[in-house]
Amino acid sequence: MTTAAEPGLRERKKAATRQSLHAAAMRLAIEHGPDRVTVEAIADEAGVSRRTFSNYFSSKEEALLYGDYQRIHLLIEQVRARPAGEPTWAALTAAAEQFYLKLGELDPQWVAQSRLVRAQPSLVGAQVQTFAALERELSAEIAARTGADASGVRVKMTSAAFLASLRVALHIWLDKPPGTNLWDLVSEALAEAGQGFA
Amino acid sequence: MTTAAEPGLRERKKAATRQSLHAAAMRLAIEHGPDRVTVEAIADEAGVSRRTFSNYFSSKEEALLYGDYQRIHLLIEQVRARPAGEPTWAALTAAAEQFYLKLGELDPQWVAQSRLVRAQPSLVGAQVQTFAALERELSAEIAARTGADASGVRVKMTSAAFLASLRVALHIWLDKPPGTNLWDLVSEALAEAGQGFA
DNA sequence: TTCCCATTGCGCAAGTTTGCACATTGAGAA
DNA sequence: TTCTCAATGTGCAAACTTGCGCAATGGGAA
Repeated sequence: MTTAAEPGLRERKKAATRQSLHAAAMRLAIEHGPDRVTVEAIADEAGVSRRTFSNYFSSKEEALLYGDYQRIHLLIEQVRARPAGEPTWAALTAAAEQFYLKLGELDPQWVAQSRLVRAQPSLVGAQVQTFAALERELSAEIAARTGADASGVRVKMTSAAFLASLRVALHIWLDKPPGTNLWDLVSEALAEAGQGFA
Repeated sequence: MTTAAEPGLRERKKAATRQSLHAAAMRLAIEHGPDRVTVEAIADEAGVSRRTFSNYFSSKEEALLYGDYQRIHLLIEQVRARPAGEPTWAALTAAAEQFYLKLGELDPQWVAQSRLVRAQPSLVGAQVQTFAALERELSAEIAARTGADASGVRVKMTSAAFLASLRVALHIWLDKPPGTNLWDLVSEALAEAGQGFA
């Protein structure tokens, strides 16, 4: 099993269904409010059964945050594109900068809408889960870059600190008035972690 | 509303019910295996209705991990006992050391049992939630110590990094053979975060 | 091409969570 | 002491999650 080769019809259909469910969830959340969405409504909107929804996402929260998951996942993959000799933290920071600056160019209206959805209190729990799920993957990526053991304290702490920076910055950002620059906050958080807390 | 004054009968009864539910959950988990426990069984064992269980815990996982929650919560409260002039990270590290060394004196059989329960894969998600819930409280504590804004990047990152250290160390510890010293791992993780990742 | 089987979608049932309405009970006011 | 009210425990119903088994289908072997 290769890590990322040709998609194959099967995989593509699966990805399409997942994406379709996520899109349906966002659409309904924006239209009726994040907590007035039922799994049934999402499944109907996407044209699948309730059971199938649960085959893809374990909750509506997860479906809503799938966009965030994809984005951070993409960021982690971009770490691989950094020069091999670059120190780990520098590579992570550089990838994040490149990533968030590009994010700033998005449609402001979409940002505003997704802000409203993501600021929903019922979603913060799932947010944490999302970031935690990515910690394993980032650890693997860092281990691959450095040749270190992926389950060692150093690698896991680096991974946790990096994702904690993104998470903390995101939560603060969601509390700030619209228009606040997310990258500034991420940058500040990364600087704190880079410098150390002692 | 004082932070921690006299309990009052009402509060004490509530705390007793919560503790009783947690104890019942642990008892059943140890006896029948962590994933063969139903909410109904826990509620019965504790002598309350299923509905009441849900008033205290949002899932059986949460009930099982309530012990961990209490312990870390206690650790956070001990931070308040550190000298006022002590730098934040030093205070956190010292409180953690004092705490985990005392933990080492526990009944080895109990440690072994709770290890088995807590190593359950279905619990890692709830573990993450538990630590996330404590992040707010720790932020408040740190803010109170330093006079800084509890929602600022510096405070929130310190809080996140400290709890991430405990969490990462705990997860690595659960994967290691029994008898491994938890404090060694926590100490190493705290040192990494203290020193910084840049 | 044809066949095989692993994957996927789904219905169903059991278990779990959550909002609502009502009864009970302590803590504080009168 | 007695009264009042907000907090708490409960039953009930609706919504959500999850394991199991079956049918359909696409990818790869023969």
